[in-house]
Amino acid sequence: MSWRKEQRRAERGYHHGNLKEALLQAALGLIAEKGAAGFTFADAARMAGVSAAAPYRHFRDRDELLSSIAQRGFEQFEARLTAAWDDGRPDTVTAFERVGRAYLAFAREEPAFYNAMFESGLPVDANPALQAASERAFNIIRAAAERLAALAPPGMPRPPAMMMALHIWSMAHGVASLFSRGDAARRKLPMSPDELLEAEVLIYLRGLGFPTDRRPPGRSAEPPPVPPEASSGSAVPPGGPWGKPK
Amino acid sequence: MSWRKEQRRAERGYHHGNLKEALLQAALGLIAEKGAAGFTFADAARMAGVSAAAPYRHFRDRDELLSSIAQRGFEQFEARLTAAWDDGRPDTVTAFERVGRAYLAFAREEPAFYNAMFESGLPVDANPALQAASERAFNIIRAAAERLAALAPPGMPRPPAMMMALHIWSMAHGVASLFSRGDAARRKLPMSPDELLEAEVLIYLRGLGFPTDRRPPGRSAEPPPVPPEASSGSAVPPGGPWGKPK
DNA sequence: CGGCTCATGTAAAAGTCGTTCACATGAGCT
DNA sequence: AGCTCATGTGAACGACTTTTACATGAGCCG
Repeated sequence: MSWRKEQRRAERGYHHGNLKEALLQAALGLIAEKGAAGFTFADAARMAGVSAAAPYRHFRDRDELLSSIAQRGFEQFEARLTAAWDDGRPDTVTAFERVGRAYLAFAREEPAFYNAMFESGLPVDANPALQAASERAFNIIRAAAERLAALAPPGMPRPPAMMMALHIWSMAHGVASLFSRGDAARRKLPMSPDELLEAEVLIYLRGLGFPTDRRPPGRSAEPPPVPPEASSGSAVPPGGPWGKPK
Repeated sequence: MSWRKEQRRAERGYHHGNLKEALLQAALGLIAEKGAAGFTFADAARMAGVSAAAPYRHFRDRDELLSSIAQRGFEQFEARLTAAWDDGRPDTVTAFERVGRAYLAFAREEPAFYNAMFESGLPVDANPALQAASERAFNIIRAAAERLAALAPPGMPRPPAMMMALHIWSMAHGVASLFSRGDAARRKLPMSPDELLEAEVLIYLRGLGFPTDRRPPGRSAEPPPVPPEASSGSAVPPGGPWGKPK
């Protein structure tokens, strides 16, 4: 059994060469499997083919590894949200919804990152770099909300963009955390998490007075801000955001 | 140092008499302090004044203790939501908002339960009793949504109650989990989590066409369902749910 | 009342982790 | 070629989880 370790060592020499990265990747895999709580420093070392003490040359302790992963996660998260937002193209509402979907997609496709970022219980404010990365990611949502708020139909009090951003974030996180991941996803739902969130956001936006009927595809750069129905009469598109009531 | 244990033993005899309960209480305290992840079976035993092996007479393993706490948490949660809902008195919307506040209050006041229930990463469907308790709690929200949906202003497609319930749950959980607990609460917000959630729910309900201006206190048993403005013109109460725009 | 029995507790031990320390190795510079 | 320092090793400590064999005594039965 122990010739295996020798084997490993022979293959790669005494020095690993890229241990830090290997540990991060190993941890990512382990967290995806067993959650941040179940993840083990020793396991990551074993997976990288080094002794249990080796990781300490690269991370102060287990928490620092976790925190590094969370930080990296926020960076990728930010990148994906930025791409989804695409600076509000082709129109603000469409882009905004795309951001919502990107949020869920990230939570679903990168469970390890999402776990480390939001469910590992590590204090965000422990590491300044982590906190900064987290804020940069949130700022994408905030910027999008800002642009959306500016489109508020005239005649309505303009909603504070910060509040909108927090609302959207809480919806996305709520859906992701309750319905979109792990065994919670096994709860039988009447619709997919993506549809659930989309409907939720649409209803919310309508509550703010935004027109939320399907936008005409094609032209319409930015403001056709107030299609007449937005401020007169019911703004409900036939069928509503939740499809046909059966 | 070890006479202490003898002392303890003298006080209570060889048999503890109520160890199971003592362990649950101890665990509750520990989880509140250090989170479900940091909580230790051995610590709970120590706190109850018994050896590390004693707990195994009452719980198969650490997870079963955690699961017991989660179950108990869902039961108390259900009780609080039921009380808050108060069968929809004095009117459905008021009661509904009270449920939202009760949700946050529970998350804030019973961090240990909330943690075990939603953030400990234990599979809900592992224990059938746990799953049942969880469903009973959710059913309160569902029943409330059902009643609310029935009040949907005529002329609007009636929203599926199940969807509404899931939406509300995701909002409440999102706010609780992101802003209302632990160090996440340290994020500087423009408003309290309670206000944040209340505004969120109000905007959402307005998006569904519900009148959300402050209801006249006093009489008005159930339906004054559609104050005229609900289906004609802007339903925005002056100031909106978020107070004065500065 | 005496004795049995079984639920409940204990101590000891094995296996895992996290973490530290003294020591080994070898990559890269001089 | 030799030095040095970053990087890896092995051993060791204490804490935790879980199992096992053994101890205690509360409650019942005759």
